[in-house]
Amino acid sequence: MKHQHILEELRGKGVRLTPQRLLILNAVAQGEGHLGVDEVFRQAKEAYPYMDIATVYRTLHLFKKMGVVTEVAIGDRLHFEITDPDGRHHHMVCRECGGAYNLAPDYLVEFRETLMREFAFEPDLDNFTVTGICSVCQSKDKAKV
Amino acid sequence: MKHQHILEELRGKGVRLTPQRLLILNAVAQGEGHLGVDEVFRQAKEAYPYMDIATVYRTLHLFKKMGVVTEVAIGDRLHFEITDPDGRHHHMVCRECGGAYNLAPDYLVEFRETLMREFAFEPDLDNFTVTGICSVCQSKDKAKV
DNA sequence: TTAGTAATCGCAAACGTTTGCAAAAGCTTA
DNA sequence: TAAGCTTTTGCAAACGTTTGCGATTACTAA
Repeated sequence: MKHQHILEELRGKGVRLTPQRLLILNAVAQGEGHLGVDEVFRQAKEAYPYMDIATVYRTLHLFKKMGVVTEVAIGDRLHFEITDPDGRHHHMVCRECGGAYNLAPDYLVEFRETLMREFAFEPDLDNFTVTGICSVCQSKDKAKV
Repeated sequence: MKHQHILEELRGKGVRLTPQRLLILNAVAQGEGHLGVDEVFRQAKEAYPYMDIATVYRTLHLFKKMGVVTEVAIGDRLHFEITDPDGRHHHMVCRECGGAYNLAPDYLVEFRETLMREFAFEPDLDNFTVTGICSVCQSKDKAKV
């Protein structure tokens, strides 16, 4: 496990490191990109059969609050990924195929500045998702017509 | 009821106008801005006690697909409002107080163009919501420190 | 190493939302 | 107006997620 620094960080913040939490962290870290809660649950339960889904949700929300993990809403299900260490990124989620693409933060800087300037509204850009139609599904849709 | 044109539109699209649907439309139209599903349900049930919550959800989704109504996610509950007839607007939702502010579409034009140009990603900007902290709650937070 | 305390767990029940199904109602045609 | 077809309804059960609670566990300090 190469997330030693995450564990240190959590311990430093007074978070208790239970076996369940370690398993859940591992499951998220193992996955490429974001994992659905059910995936995390499945993997963690494989290693420890008493694992409860409520523990998975509570732990993921805790990790999110600690900044260790980032939440991505895909469709209307929650997904989680290890927080991007070198600069956060955002997501574009295709409403047709459910695919999620990363979006570099630069693309939002301007939008954020506008909202701040015009409305004094500070947008949450740690957890930003636009839904839409990705280029692949656009071509498919055209082909159908 | 001054939504005669909406009814015509729905009938024209082959949507059956049942008493339940009329009640639900009325409830949404009555409200100032967006209403929670529970509010719509409560109002509709008052007029017709057999009203079922499933019917409310199904009808609101139907109206949404027909463009009559717009969905706004406040926190993690669904809200609905009559679709803005003169140009759509978007929403900024405060994660602290739950307040929702309207956002004119102009503010998103540029963002949309960028996504199209760079990624050929067509964002859904009919139903766009940014969460964040509104100016009122920002001042409150500052006062606390 | 153990005892004490606070946080965490597993379970069960609840939340808001969606779905399957048989009964009822809306629209069409004759 | 009545018959027939299709859509919609109400109910009940299921979904994914959250919460309350008593039992268990991680950490702290002696």
